[in-house]
Amino acid sequence: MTESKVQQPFRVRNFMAQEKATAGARMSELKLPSRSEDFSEWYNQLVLRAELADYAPVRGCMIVRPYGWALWENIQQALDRRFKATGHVNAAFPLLIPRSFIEKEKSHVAGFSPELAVVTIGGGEKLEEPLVVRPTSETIIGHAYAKWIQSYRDLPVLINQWNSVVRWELRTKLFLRTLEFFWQEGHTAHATLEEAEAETQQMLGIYADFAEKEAAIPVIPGRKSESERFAGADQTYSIEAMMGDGKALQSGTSHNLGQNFAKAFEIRYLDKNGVLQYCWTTSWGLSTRFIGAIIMVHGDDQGLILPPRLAPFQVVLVPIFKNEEEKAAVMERVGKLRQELLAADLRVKTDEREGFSPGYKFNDWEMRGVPLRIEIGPKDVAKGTVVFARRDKPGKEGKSFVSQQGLAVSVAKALEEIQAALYQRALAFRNANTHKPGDYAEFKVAVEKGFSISFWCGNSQCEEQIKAETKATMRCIPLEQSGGQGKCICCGQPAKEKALFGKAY
RNA sequence: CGGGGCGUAGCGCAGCCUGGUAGCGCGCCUGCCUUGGGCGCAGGAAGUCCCCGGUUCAAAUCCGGGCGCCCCGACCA
Repeated sequence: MTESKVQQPFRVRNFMAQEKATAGARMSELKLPSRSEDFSEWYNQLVLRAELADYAPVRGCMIVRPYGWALWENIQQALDRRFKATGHVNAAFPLLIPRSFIEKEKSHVAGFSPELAVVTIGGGEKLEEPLVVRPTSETIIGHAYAKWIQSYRDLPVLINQWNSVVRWELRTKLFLRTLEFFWQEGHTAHATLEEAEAETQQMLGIYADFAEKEAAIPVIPGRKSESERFAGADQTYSIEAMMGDGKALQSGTSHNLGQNFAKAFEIRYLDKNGVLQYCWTTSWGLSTRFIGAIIMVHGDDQGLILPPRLAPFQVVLVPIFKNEEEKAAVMERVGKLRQELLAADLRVKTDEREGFSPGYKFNDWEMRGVPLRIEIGPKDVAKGTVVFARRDKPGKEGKSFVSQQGLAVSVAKALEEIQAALYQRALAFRNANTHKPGDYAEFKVAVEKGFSISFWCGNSQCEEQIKAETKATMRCIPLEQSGGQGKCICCGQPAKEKALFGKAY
């Protein structure tokens, strides 16, 4: 058996190896590169060291480790709740799609064919018709909807599926862009354009609500330009978030597919007047890329910082003791407090590992982003207190003595404060790095390290020019407009809408 | 696809120029000792030196070919 060479799970740079000889150098190896010094490397090492994910033997593929998957499960629950509350149901459609399906919708095939993985052999035999590994499921679902929908009474159809898809990307990065990624894709069919448009916007709103309330990430919902539109959509909407380096990340999308797929797959219904009509369809998705957003929005130089509402562990209990006698007393108290917290539906982890110093554990859980750490030593047992250490406030500033009385209430309160503080910090950062340039020169400065909001004439030539000259792209036309009229930031022609520009992942 | 870098223990690397016993740090295992911000000591396990071929008495090292990974660019949800 030949062992395939895998990318290095732990790449500590050469320049660090040089410091190794000196006494203090070991610390620098344990630390992440700082965000300001090398944001990209900070991200790579954080993902590995927080044990969210690891590289797979195939280029561009990712192993989601249990801690990362637990985070994803919490994301799934928060979204699934919202989908169900708006009348959607889950189902599962196949991984393999006949290649001819992809080819039925003109712009869909044009958009996706360069990045398809195709199966040509099955059971040792060359296949009559190659099968593509789904890059998204509009086609195979469209085929099913054509069979299921006959009458206006069958509408709307509101189905979602949780799955993974494959797109053969050239340049990959853990969570942000991998060959295979996990997501949910919702697919709906409606009787009218208006209903389809309402659905598209409703789901965009759900993504925005999820991002802000659960992940503490402020987002800008908006409409995509023609060039950034999904292959096969009449209209694409997205939520855009600002990462810690000032770049934009599209964090969820919602598409109004018009009648494009309905016509390609003959999805039709008989209306009340007995007239055969094509359906109006939508699709919307949010992927594990969102985990990348959480990392890049909230993380600091110590590691990950998870929003309490999504964190796999909201609280970690770290016992501290010197000898067996102290250990017995401390562990007994830790066990009791743990039960109290569990009874209050808090997600709690007790770090019982032997042979690791408390200091090591502090750093370890900070790397993993647990929002609240509770330290309990012999002094606390004696005094009836514990030490809270808030992850969002490093060092002594985030530490406080808290009574063991009513601990579950104090913890819940602290978690809410952390959740709110993370959102406020992210919002303040985005505001500080979002500018409203008065001319093109100011625009260029603004998109160097953040967002620009300015009038845009709607002409794709300006979009192209801006991209060529600044590397910034139009992220979206925000739904929320201040109104009025102005001049295009690029060409100076009259413009009615303001657009969001920034460098993007 | 173009340019650059790299493949040696689980990880980070040295050794290669000048061919001859495969090494260091971290991690891992055992024991002792420690524990309120990344403890310490002692012992131990662990290698297809990416693959194939060539040169040579002898190849991690020299030569030829292949494969893979990373970074930058191009392309792109």
